[in-house]
Amino acid sequence: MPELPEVETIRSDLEPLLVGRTIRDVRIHKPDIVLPPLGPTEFRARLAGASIAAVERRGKSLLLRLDRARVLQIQLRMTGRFAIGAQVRDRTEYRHVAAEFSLDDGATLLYDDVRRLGGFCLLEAAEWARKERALGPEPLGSSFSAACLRDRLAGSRAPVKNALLDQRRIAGLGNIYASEALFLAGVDPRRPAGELGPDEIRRLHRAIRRVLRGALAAAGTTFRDYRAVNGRSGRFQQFLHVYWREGLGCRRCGAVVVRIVQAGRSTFLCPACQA
DNA sequence: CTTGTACCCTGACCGC
DNA sequence: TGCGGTCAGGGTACAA
Repeated sequence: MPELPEVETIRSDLEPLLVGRTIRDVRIHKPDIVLPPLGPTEFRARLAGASIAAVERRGKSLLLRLDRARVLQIQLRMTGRFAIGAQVRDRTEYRHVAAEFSLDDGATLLYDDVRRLGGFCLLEAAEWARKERALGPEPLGSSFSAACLRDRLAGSRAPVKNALLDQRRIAGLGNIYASEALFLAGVDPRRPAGELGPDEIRRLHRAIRRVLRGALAAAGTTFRDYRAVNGRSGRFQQFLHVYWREGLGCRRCGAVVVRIVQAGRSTFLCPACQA
């Protein structure tokens, strides 16, 4: 579910609450959210007593840096969300609690996930480092230049929208921001990724950074399931140009926004602005 | 190597 | 009110 701006919002919400804390216990209510290599029993045993040194993000993954060179990788996928502290008592909002962390300051951290597509993966730091190498660059990082984008898309005959969703090429874009970035860049999502010209690459590079920064400043996009910690909504939905605006007028030129399906997922575009 | 498809899971919504 | 079909900010396994 959440893309880079949403995961980053959750990260910054959690950071002050978790850094320096020790995990007393983890109760797993839905065993299928514990991902290999560990099973739920081993997962719980290894996490008890672990202290949290840092809360990080890489692509769409949330990372808890633990003591003894361990990393807890958390993928929220479509419907994962966190709640902590007093909010936790409102169980009507959290009817699908998959895991419950008790912390040394008495707080309880809930992980709720209706569809249970998300998951927790406890790894040695070295193992995580190896896994992490498969991910593309951070689009808001200093190494992500237009030349970098060009190189990441080079040789791909896939539609540029699909290439942008491929986390091995760039890490953090999802269905909303891929559509939005292509709109801002004035690029047709069906164009083969490797055939974009230098000017299109430049515009797309700027557009990706612009849309992600904007969404970050607005604490993400809530149109359905996404919530930051404790149910907080994002505000970027009011700034979307094409996503979920099928049949409405393009905010820039007035032409009708259309929806197409690429790789089984909706893409929204303005046929006039993205010719 | 790359690309497309099926699948994981539940709930909301729409048309009948 | 119920039922079936479709779709949802994701990612992986597998086939071609």
